Amino acid sequence: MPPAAADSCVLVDDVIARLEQLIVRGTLKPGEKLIEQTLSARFGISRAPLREAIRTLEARRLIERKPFAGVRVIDLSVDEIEQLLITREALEGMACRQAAENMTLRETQQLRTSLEALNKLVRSEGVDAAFRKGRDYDLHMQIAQGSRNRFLAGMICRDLYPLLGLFRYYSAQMRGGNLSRSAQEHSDIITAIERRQPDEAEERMRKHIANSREIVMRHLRKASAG
Amino acid sequence: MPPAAADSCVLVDDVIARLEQLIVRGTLKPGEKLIEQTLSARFGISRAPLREAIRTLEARRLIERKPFAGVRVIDLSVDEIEQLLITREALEGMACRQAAENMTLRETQQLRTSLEALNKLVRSEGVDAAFRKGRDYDLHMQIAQGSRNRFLAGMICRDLYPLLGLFRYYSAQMRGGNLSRSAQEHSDIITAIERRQPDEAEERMRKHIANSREIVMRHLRKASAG
DNA sequence: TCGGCAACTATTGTCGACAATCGTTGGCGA
DNA sequence: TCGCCAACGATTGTCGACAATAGTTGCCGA
Repeated sequence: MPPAAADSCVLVDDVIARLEQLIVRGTLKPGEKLIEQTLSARFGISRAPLREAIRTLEARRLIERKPFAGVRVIDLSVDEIEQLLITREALEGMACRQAAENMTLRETQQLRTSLEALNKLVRSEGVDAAFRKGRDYDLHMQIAQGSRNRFLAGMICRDLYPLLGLFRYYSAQMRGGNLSRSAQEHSDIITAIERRQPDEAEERMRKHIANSREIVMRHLRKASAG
Repeated sequence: MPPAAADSCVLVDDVIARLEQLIVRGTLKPGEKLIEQTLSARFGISRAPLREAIRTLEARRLIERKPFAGVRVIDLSVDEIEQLLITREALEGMACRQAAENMTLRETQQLRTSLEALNKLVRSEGVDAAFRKGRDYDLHMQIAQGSRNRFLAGMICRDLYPLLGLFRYYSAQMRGGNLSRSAQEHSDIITAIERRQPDEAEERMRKHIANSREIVMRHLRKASAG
């Protein structure tokens, strides 16, 4: 299996990326056991670098290990998904605050562009397609980067978002949640950033994420109960 | 070097712990290069498990890697320390909110006990000793755990605190910052948790961390300028 | 027929050796 | 004397094989 991620002339950290893709895309399902020999054969590499990749993803919480009993893709309970989204609120709220302080004019203009693209995509192909393509994440990711805080941005983009992408697998489709409200919230967040209002920016981002969480949890709780 | 962490009958993840100790305690200094052969010899193990440990600590941001050029202990700039402390504010603020919602009576009582122990230690041996022994962290750690949020608690205890411990190495001694105010802030935080007031709990924790950050940054900026 | 024990298999954990790459040091020429 | 190039050494990246452990399957006895 040579292609996928063309030859990165140097290193096999792309095994990390490939493995992450396999997990986030749902090819390897939550709770599924990862067998080193199978995977290393699949990637065409030895077990040593694969094990390093697994350790990395384990530290990022995508994988759980039981000593001598193997590693499994993390399997989130409904409560754990809620915990994750609460953590998201804290991190992205602060990132948005710092984005209001540190983003350049050019970057805020890019935010508007991304929002327009997102809204257009939602209108043309529906919210599911937009969600699935992760265009929503683009916007949030730009804000995270705009914080100019490498730790915050790293925790959001590298640690949190893959997990969120994984949970997307759980909630299959979740059409829902006041479409236009979400669009309005996005716009209001950007406005606060444009105007360099850190307090408003953080508060609005937190509200936005909390609202979205409410909707998601209502769906999940219903689904798991029914 | 056999002892240190007695034979954990099963696994060599304790290499992770030992390596982390070496870094946090300052035996391996910020920016110092880690040579695999040297370290593996030091631990009495092969390079394979050591490399897995390094990958783990790299994911936790204690170590930075340049392909084919080796790995180094992270070397934080003053600005990066500030970023770290801002991230801390976000995470511990939310953890404190959730602690106010989810801690048991018994746990809140334990908080008071820990605070008493901390204050007594500060009075008897001084703030430096207390700081160095990490008794302050105990309190914050209990609150993080009290959030009942495995992601939040993990990010605080496993990812953030080792980095904070590392930066302690930078700021050598930082006597300072209104001693009694800090004690009062701690007490107020616990009161909010006891009374199950999430909003107050989060706000007070954030203020507490922001205050402490102000003091730290003032010292660091002065030190790096002078 | 069922429960418990024992050998077996599959898988993980560890090791030493080999290949690939980077930085350096010495030599050569201008 | 200075700058460039090449060979060397040191270090990282990768591999295949061996050791240790958990789960399973089949046998034996009650």
